[in-house]
Amino acid sequence: MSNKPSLPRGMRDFGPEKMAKRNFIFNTIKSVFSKYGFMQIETPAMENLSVLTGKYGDEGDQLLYKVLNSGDFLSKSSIDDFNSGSNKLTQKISNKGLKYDLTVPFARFVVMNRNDVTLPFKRFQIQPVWRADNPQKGRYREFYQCDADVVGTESLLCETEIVLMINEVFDRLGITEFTIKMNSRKVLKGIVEAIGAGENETDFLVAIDKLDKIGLDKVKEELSSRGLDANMISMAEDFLSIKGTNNEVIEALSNLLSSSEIGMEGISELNKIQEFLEPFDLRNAHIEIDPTLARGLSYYTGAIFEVKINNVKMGSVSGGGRYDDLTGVFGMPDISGVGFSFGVDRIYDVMDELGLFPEEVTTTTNVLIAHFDEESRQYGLSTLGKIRNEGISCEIYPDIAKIKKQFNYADKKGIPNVIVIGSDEINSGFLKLKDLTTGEETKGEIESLIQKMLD
RNA sequence: GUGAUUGUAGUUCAGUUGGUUAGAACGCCUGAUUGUGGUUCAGGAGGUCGUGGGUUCGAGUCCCAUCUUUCACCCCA
Repeated sequence: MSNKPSLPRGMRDFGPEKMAKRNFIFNTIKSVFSKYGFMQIETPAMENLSVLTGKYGDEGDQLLYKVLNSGDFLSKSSIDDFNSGSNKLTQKISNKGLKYDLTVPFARFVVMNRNDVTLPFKRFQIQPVWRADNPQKGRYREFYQCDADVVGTESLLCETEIVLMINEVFDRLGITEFTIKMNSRKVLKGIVEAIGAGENETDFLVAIDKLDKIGLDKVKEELSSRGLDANMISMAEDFLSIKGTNNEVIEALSNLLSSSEIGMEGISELNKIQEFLEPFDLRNAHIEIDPTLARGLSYYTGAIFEVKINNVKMGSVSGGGRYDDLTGVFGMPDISGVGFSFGVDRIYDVMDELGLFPEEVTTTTNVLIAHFDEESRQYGLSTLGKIRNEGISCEIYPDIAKIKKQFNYADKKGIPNVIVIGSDEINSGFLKLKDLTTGEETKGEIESLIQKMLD
């Protein structure tokens, strides 16, 4: 009675090779975060639904994984609850869910630990999050986010540091062709004001965010189908057709937004961030101010970022922005924060596609000890200890097996060295070390073989 | 949530208008080689054709449902 096992939709295993590559990314991100003074925290997989709902918009709420209450969860609900629809019923039978991102749980953490955290608080977090989305390329139902946030300061230096960290991480991963897109919610607000589309703000943002993907004409079509009139659309076109260097873009925006206070504020912030970046040598950073960048998450209020890898069909691999009052809903108002997140799973897919993983990341054991019988295996144990004491990763074949099988194991696992121990070796104390990549054999006492491997 | 698409050996895939016992390559195991892996040669094991129903004398092949894969929309990392 053995059924073939399977995995829920959108969930994945990571074998040894994949984990080695993923750890390469995780370690890189971790070391950069630490270098910039961020401290790691973790929060649980599940949060109360009261913490999660209402923070990601209606769409986001639908993508939340909800967990059924324990025990006889139906006993506390009535047929009336059932009849009033799944929304009402859900509230009765489920009060917790899997986290949807790392930022909201972090806000909850800050509020709950407000007496212990010193502001400004810089933290990073690397954990899986879950979304009941439809899987496709670069989109999974369980995926890892690597978040770094600073809360408790409005300084634009934080935005600057984010750009620096993004730059450094991609640089160290060997990804050179990427673009950091930057905009400000304030600029977007200014644009909405300027064209008088205040009532359709969300419609407007959703439509212009697609400019890259579907082109100007389609965006205009969409704007009109979303209820904007011809006059608004022609004004919107002025904004959508802004092109050029960052300074040119800022200048064009200034001209169009001169009457909007909030718009001008956004522009001066973007300018300041640029100014802060000047002292740094950003060779690979392609920072692009893009007035059409909108981003979905509703809690952003200031600068927003998104990173795309050029020439690869893949959504954004990193994104973030400033939120002025995320902790406000948890009863701790006026704490400004800014943060961003790396999508490790997408970065992995891109690096895999572009062949950017260095060979070394998959290296395993360095030495295998092969033996012929009980006696030589026993002798091999002391050899094993000596080699490990030198910090060299080493394993001994656990079974008494044909020497051929043991070599085969080393070959399959990619172990580059094999030490063979048999009665000759035990008697003479001279062991044989074979380098499987070259086929070369060295004979010597264990100390000299260790020395050779260390060289 | 909407609309397509996919599923056959461990893996990648063949499989004719529905017809006898479902194939290949690679991988795996054993031996040639009793103290040496990768090459070569010989042999071998592996499939309830995603699952459950239906049509038919007969289904891997046709129909329905369901799960899964990939993709687009929506949204997003």
